[in-house]
Amino acid sequence: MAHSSIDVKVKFIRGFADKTRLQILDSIKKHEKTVSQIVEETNGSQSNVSQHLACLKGCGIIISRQEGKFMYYRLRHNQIRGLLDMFDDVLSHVHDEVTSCKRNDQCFD
Amino acid sequence: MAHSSIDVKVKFIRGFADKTRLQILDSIKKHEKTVSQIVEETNGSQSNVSQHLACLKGCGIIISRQEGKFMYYRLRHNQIRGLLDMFDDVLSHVHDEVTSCKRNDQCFD
DNA sequence: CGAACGTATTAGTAAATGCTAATATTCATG
DNA sequence: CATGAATATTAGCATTTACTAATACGTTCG
Repeated sequence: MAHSSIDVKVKFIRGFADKTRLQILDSIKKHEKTVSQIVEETNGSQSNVSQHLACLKGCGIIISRQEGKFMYYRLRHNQIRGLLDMFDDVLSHVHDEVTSCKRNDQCFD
Repeated sequence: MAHSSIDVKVKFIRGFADKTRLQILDSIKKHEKTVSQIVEETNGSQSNVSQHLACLKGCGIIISRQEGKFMYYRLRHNQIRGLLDMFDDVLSHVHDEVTSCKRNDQCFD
């Protein structure tokens, strides 16, 4: 409901905060793919992938285009690619710290 | 348990995917703060802020240093600041799209 | 048209997440 | 060493989230 700037930011970032969605993004990072291609590459279920695609789209991370009965999905623009690259970049510096989180509740271990 | 590269990535990104945590990060973005300062600035509860700080720390996003009975928290390094800036940057291009997400289930509306 | 294919949506459920309230810990100081 | 201040931890609960299975929708083509 409330769409303050920070709420939008949270929503946007959450788009990336899921394993399946990251796999999807990885799959379409280089070039657009159809749903079935993504399903195959990520070894996911059609339904699940479709839902995550809708989510990513709603978060402004990807866009789609229809061609006959196929739907092609791709990153919304190059900045998104840049963001994905930056994640990897920063992670290469923090990896160990993230891995060795002590608390086993909270903190999504 | 499993700490494959992508799991670590998800965990790391989730660190940013929460309103309270983003507020905390914003609060300490410029310089380190004590827990009570953060609590005050974010209008959160002590317990809640403390838990989120632990989460952020476990995600490798912030670090802490003790000084007497105070705990100072700050961003782990400048790359994190860069990432935060990049979020804002990309968002300025996608804001409308994110705001107008059609689906009201899933997709964290 | 109707069957087949590709995709989207819905409902239901189990698990993860974030919050509050209460309690514990740690340090400084009288 | 007892008290208070700053922070951390725990337990319990309500909500959110991601998944599966089933079903609906839209397009192509015989």
